[in-house]
Amino acid sequence: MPTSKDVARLAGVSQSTVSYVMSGKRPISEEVRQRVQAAIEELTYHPNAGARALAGRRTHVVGLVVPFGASADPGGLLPFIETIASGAREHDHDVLLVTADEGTSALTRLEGRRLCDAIVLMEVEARDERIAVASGLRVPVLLVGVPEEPDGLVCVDLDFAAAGRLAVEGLVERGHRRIAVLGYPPEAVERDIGYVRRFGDAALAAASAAGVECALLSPVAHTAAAVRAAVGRALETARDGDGADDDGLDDDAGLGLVVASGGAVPLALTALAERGVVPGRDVSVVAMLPDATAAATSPPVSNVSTESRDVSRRAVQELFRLLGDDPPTGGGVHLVPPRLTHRRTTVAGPAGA
Amino acid sequence: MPTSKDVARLAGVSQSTVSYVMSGKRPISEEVRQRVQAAIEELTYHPNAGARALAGRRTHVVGLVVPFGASADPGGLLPFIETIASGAREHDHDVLLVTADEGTSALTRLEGRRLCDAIVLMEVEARDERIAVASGLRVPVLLVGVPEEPDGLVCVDLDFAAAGRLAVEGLVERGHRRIAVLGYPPEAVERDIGYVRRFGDAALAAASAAGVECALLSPVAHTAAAVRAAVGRALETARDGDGADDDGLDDDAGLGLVVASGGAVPLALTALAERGVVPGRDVSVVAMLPDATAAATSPPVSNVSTESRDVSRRAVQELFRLLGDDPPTGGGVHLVPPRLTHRRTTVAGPAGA
DNA sequence: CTGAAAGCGCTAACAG
DNA sequence: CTGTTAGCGCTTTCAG
Repeated sequence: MPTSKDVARLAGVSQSTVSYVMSGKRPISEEVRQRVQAAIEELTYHPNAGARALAGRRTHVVGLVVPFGASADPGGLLPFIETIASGAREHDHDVLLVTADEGTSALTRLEGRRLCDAIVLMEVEARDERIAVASGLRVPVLLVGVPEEPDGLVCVDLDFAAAGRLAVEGLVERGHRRIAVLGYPPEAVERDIGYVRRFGDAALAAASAAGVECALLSPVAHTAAAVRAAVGRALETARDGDGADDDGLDDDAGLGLVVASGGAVPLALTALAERGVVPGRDVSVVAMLPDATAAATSPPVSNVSTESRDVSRRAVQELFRLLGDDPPTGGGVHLVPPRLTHRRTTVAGPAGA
Repeated sequence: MPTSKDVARLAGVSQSTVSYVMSGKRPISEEVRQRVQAAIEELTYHPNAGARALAGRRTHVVGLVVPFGASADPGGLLPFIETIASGAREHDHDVLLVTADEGTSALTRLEGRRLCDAIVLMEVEARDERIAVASGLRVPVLLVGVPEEPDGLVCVDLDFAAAGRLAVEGLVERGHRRIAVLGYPPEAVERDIGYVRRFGDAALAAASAAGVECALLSPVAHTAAAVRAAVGRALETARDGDGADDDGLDDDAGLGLVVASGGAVPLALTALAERGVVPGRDVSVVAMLPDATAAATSPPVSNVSTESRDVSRRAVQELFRLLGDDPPTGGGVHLVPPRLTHRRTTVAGPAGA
């Protein structure tokens, strides 16, 4: 197994020159560079990562703390990890995977053992005991999710407030005057994940700003029974309102249903079907889902995108800004905007328009 | 940031003693051990991973090559990664995640840079160009999946042949004389993943051994149309056979349908429902699915388990045998046995029994 | 533009 | 049972 010394000998240069050729940290004459490169190829030289880390005090590794087992949305995890991993590779870094069940000790271990140059902490909750530890570390930490107290850390997340707003406004535009939001499952609500509140609050605020009624049904477990019950309540609420319509106009496009938790979508569609209610005709349904998933439901459901790839790409970007030359002073919250796409489950437009 | 030298000074011992206390590689008097431990705690000392790797020629890291994007069964990936990660931690190892799209260069890089002590290669295909490279490495490689030429490498996989057999035998026991196997999607077939063939062959062999007819419908894309067509053909095949029943007895329990690819199960159940065919009464359905998933379909589908956790636990076990003291000589194929669980979708038993 | 040399922090002989 | 010492392979001053 060749070392940089072997490369140096073969190229007829010093070991430090080899190092500088690889790092580009000082000017090298074209001729020498070529000789060194040739020697590297010939020996298929790879720098020893341990030695590099020891001498250079950079591991070229990022630690990724993944919420295995406890994830509210396991579907989004894989694309996320994938994107981080390939993003890291583009910057000549590798990814060390750590499971969240190690708790805060994972963080101190990653830092203490100098296992990585930076840490990405996934699925951060509103009040997360790891934040305090994380903000005391010397290695930069990037949070995916926005806690109540970011504590000077950099956060990246989908803009759930914008998502809630977008969903409601999209329905209002299509003429809905009564909106119901099917909330998150009890697990998510109890764990107090930040976006649960942000989504709901923004949806209510948007409705109130538009002067329409909005019922937030939450929590709703991801079981057929719970979703069926919630859908039933939502439909009744909407019907109750009809008679009291004060302008007497028939401008009500029916219930506008927002499904906040992607996992509940198939159940919600089934529940509507059971009652003979047709999305896109009798009611509108807008769900939080990745575009690909939304396009694949039957019928394709209108969705506010939760592209975990968008978020993770942004995370990679911020991550390597943290590892770059100019140190971004304090923390910062970076929210990735969602998009609303109308598919088959929204009605065409205001009846009175 | 304290080093082992600091610990040594504080404990009033030599640096090597600190090292030996941590590794347990030589006897230490109880008194000294205590002093050292105390110093370690007090300083919250963590050994520098790079230095340790450099001096000790063990990184305490295992490389995991994950088939992101191309996985035939994304659902099984996460539990697998999770199990490997926590298994590794139990042995004081960490996991470095590498995406398969790096191809063989990932392997040479992991080895060349001395990034890990062993490599786990997931979702190995029947003829996989990485095998040749892997078997030439100095770091031990564990394959998940069984290639045609294991080339002296250790492999761990679900026993797909046993699974195929189990599914067919389970149906035969319940009285089915006509069996159809809904095969894998074209992607899986084309990529020539080993288990596709092993499952199908074993199913056919078991049927032939039991003297029952068996049609292998493959490939079947995971689209409503393709599955519907395949189900239709399966049902017709079964019906054709009825008239030719040579013993004249009405001992035919109807079609026994094996769904080889878990992803097709909902589509298959829907296709049956469309034709008014009731699983568990008119036909039996046995699918390859994790138990949890099978229990959650409606109705709960009888299944041959594909517990990726079982496989990955076995993988961890073999992995650390490779890293242990006694070097398991050559390669070896380790097959994890599946289990058959009858749920709602199999008929009660032979009509004639 | 290039070399020489001093460590980075740890492990593992070797010596008692 | 414990201490001394020589590297592991690289990066990075300091010289030229």
